[in-house]
Amino acid sequence: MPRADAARNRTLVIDAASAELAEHGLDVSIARIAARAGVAKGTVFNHFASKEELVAAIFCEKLAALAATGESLLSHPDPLDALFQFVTAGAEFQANDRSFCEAATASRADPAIRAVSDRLTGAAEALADRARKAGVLRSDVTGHDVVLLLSAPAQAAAPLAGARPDLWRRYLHLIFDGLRPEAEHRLPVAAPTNEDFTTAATR
Amino acid sequence: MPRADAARNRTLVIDAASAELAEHGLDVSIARIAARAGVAKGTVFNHFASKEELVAAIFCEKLAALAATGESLLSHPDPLDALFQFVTAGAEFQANDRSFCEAATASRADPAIRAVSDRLTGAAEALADRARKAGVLRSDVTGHDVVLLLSAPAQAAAPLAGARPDLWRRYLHLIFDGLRPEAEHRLPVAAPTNEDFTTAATR
DNA sequence: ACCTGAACACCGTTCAAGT
DNA sequence: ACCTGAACACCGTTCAAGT
Repeated sequence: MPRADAARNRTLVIDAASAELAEHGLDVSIARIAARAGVAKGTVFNHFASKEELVAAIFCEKLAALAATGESLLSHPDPLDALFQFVTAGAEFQANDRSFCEAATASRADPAIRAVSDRLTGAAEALADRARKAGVLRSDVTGHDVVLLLSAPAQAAAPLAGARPDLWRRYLHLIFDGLRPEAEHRLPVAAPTNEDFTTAATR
Repeated sequence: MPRADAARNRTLVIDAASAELAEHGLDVSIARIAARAGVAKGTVFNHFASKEELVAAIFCEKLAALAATGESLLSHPDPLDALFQFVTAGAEFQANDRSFCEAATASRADPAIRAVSDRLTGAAEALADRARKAGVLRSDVTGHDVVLLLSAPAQAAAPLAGARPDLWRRYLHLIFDGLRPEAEHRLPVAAPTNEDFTTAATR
């Protein structure tokens, strides 16, 4: 049973860190986060063992929100539009959060992230299946592919993020066009498997 | 006229930094680079005003090599294959260099980088023009688009870089398929212009 | 049980002292 | 003219002292 002020401080730290990470990326200092939260630096480490763990917890929260979006889109009537809305939500998330992309590359070790990541992949797989069966998605693209490609539009548009804040939409469309059945050409490398993620995590 | 040992130290630092950056990304310490080069930490700052400037110089060198590859591919007989070899070279560069992707997002300010970046875009534009006229590239994709998309495959494959070092090729093919004429659908946002890069640099 | 701020080892950067 | 290493302000992290 946590103390009342401890619970309050925890959410204060999470909220402050979430905002600072989105604005300034992974490089924000703990001092800055603590100041924004109105607590001492040491308090942050009382709730999270390291900066990495704090970042992971926030990344996890944001991933869960995206997974929920994907799951709710499964009841959307149009399979193509459902898949497109899902990738739009994912790409937008990354375009608006400077730390999201960086955190996605790192922190594959945390089991909580693995769990929510599996949920996200499950939703993507289901959306991809529906689209494939409706004949609007090429046959060789998997849920893992869709999830991994979510980082691409924001990354491509990143150098111009200041001047053209909506440029990521251009690259999302361009990449999405490559997933259509009429764009299909043989791929030289197999899709990633669950085992690939496991071995990538344990090294 | 630089002193002999100074010229030698400069290349020692550049070579050491180039290798360390490729292996460990932007986070490598100057101490580590200096140790690998066999010089004192202070010597690094004698040749480069800051870590940022050192990174920019190395990024510039690598960009120039890629631009040269693009220019030489202009004499390749097959327009489609020339463009594909160019994007493969660019994507491979990033897949094998942990700092390349990160540096591409930052350091738009350096005028030397602007110059070589223009060269790279010029080569991409010429390759894209040829492919478009040959009817193997969709009509609405520009040289700027091609260059910005070079970061995408390595970024998408990054979480599995340890387990699947060649996965970036899958996403390169997938993205390239979106550039084919038969994949073309209307894009919601205009292509970037030279002015966009200028305004992005000066803020 | 949790908060706090001083302390530690590290980082990028500066600079006086050497040659 | 350039190299060097000690010094500085900062960072993430630890922990004794408080409540």
